[in-house]
Amino acid sequence: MPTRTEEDYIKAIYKLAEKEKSNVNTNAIAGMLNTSAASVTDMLKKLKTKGFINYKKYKGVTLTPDGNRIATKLIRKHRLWEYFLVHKLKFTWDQVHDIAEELEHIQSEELVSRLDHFLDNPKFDPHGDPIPNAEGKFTIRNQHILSDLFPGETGIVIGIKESNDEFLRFLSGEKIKLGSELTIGKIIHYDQSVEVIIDHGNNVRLGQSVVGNILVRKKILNYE
Amino acid sequence: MPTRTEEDYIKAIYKLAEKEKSNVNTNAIAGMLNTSAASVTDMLKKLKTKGFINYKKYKGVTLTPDGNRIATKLIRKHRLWEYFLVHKLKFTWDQVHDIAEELEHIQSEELVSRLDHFLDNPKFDPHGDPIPNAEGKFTIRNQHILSDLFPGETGIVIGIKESNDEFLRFLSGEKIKLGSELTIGKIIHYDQSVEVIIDHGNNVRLGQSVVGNILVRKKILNYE
DNA sequence: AAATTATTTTAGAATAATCTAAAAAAACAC
DNA sequence: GTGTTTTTTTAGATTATTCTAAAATAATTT
Repeated sequence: MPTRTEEDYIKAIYKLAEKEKSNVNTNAIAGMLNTSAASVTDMLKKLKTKGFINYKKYKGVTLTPDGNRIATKLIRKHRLWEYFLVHKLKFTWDQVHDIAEELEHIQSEELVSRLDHFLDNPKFDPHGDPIPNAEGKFTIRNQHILSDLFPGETGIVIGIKESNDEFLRFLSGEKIKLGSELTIGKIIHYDQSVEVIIDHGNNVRLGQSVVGNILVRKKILNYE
Repeated sequence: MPTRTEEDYIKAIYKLAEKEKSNVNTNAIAGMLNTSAASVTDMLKKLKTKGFINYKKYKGVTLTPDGNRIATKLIRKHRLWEYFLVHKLKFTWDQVHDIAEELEHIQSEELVSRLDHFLDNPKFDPHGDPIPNAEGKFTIRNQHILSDLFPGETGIVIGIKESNDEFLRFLSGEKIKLGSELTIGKIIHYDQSVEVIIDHGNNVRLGQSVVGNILVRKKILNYE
């Protein structure tokens, strides 16, 4: 069994490996966990001897199958708890991350299984990210970045790419939430901004950093 | 803020102080937490400097108001989570203790408040123990008239029903006071009198006008 | 390819929590 | 009230995690 701290490192490596295609490097882990590169090196040696990572000095890391299994379980727990917090306790989606970060370390397998059942086996968390099942398999769905849609097309918000509280609050202010229907209007080429009609009502202009960060499924070609 | 380990010690002290009337001693804490007496001494020093306990070398400990507040919050969280596990996730009462032991350390006040509301503000956990409210008050007290206890049961004196000087002097003479532990012995049916063992020592016979006027809370041996 | 810059690792030390064994204090027994 | 037993504390060490500063390695620039 990994310790709680080891779990944090394993999860960080998993998340970084998702983004970058090559091996995960020390500084990236240090940055994600707000710690020093020296601490990361120490921990990498430990994780290696425990068999959770493949690691060669100066060459970065990848997760072993064991490490991957642990990371996937953490992701599963994190997202199930987020689902619980939003749909049962009525938190908003920008309030739940830190709490789920603690809850994901609760150990009981039985608890996770019963929680999953209690929530009716949800497949996606409140941010639209897929919840792996007990075997670690993710459901993949018809998912597009809003900026990939053409004028006239409508997308239903299913999540965001890069989550941060500030962005979530911005969306709240614009009345954009999970399930909102966003229709692409004119694209203004000189500054790359896009007109978006929100739920067939308000028409707002959003920059690339916004439309490039919202995940939708297309309303017409919907085969979820 | 206390660390997680400090929280465990504070809760252990709270629980021991409930049972014993005098100061809590080192070995009792070590026994409850499955650790060495030396470790306990180390921690007591730390808890003292942090202001959570009153402690003098060789003299045992009591909780300060701050320490008591922390313990009560832990009890509240523990019992709310147990309620959740049994009534929502359908665990049986004997499966939930260890999981609640982990969950009680999750920090967010907002989470506790929302969980409480989600569960419809339960007043007792699945084992029948009272759940303190957000202010730390155990609103409903485990309060019985001594005459309602069965032979073999023990009650801790918390007051009397009808106060008058003569009765108070009578109790003094029998060495019965607040905090005394009274165990019911034989009930003599022909005159409705009851044998009562006082503080596990003297055995006296008391009439209905006496046992019907003393308020106790039952001493619970299998606590949580 | 040499020099510079950036990244990663090592060395040595700090903090939190724990332990065993020995010493000190308190409680008990006769 | 002196001696013995029990309880508690101290002393000294260990493990996990972290840090800063210096050294080693890799990557980049010219």
